[in-house]
Amino acid sequence: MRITNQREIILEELRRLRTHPTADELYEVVKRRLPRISIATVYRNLERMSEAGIIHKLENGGRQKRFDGDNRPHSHVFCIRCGRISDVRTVEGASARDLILDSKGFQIIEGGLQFEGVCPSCQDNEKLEAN
Amino acid sequence: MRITNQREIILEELRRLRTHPTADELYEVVKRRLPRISIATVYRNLERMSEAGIIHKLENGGRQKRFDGDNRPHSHVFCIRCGRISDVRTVEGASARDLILDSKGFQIIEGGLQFEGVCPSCQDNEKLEAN
DNA sequence: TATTAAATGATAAATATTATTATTAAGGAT
DNA sequence: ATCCTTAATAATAATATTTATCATTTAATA
Repeated sequence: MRITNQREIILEELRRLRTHPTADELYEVVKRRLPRISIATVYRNLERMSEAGIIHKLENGGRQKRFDGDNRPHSHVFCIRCGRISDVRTVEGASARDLILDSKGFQIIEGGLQFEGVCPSCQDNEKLEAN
Repeated sequence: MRITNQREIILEELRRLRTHPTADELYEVVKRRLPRISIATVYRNLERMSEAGIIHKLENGGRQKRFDGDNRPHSHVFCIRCGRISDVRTVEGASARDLILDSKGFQIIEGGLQFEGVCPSCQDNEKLEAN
């Protein structure tokens, strides 16, 4: 991935913000440094960088996607009312209860595990495509 | 919530399917029994029922939302390629490793905890509105 | 410096979801 | 059983977000 000015500044601003911004929130911030940048560039690069594992894309109850530039292992708590996302630090050896206590004043409604991966049928497709 | 024919059949079909369908997939199935139903009714009722906790709304990497009629405690694994979602049974005393082994042939890329709740500022708003 | 491939900016298009509104249906009151 | 009231529905317009397109620009390097 070529290092462009746009890409660097998008990443810098995303890492600086601790608010898990949406694409358009980040666009507003980046525009102060790059007034001619296009919103499409912001979307495109957030997508590319999250595919590459440089940043993370966060889902949020059907609302706008949010992005996180922090790669240290941690969990999130989602506000079901306003969509805000807050970090939950995952500490070695901490129980789920400990984590919840760390959740910065959120009134927790539910929590659980969630996995991401590649399903068997997509694994098959990828094998076929490789040949 | 009034029990309408549409609502009952949407819930019945969602519970019968084990595929975590999208709103439009479910619409196609329900339409076989109620040919005159509107897609808006399906969306509306899925939303209402998930607010009421009767069913669950699942997010999926910016794709279409999916829905789950199974209320027993369990986790999910999301296919990052095609968007399919599969259940991961959460058994009392099982470790994360055990759960991953139960994930039906998925090649797991990552997993973690996720919480939902109400953030402090929305809690304040709710207190104000109550008065 | 010239070349080439990738990235950008501007905007159109696609997609998913929500809002609107006239009509219909459910459930209780009479 | 019929009427009344309110909520739900169907149809569709509107909105919002995201992605695609394509001519132009830029970065890297030959």
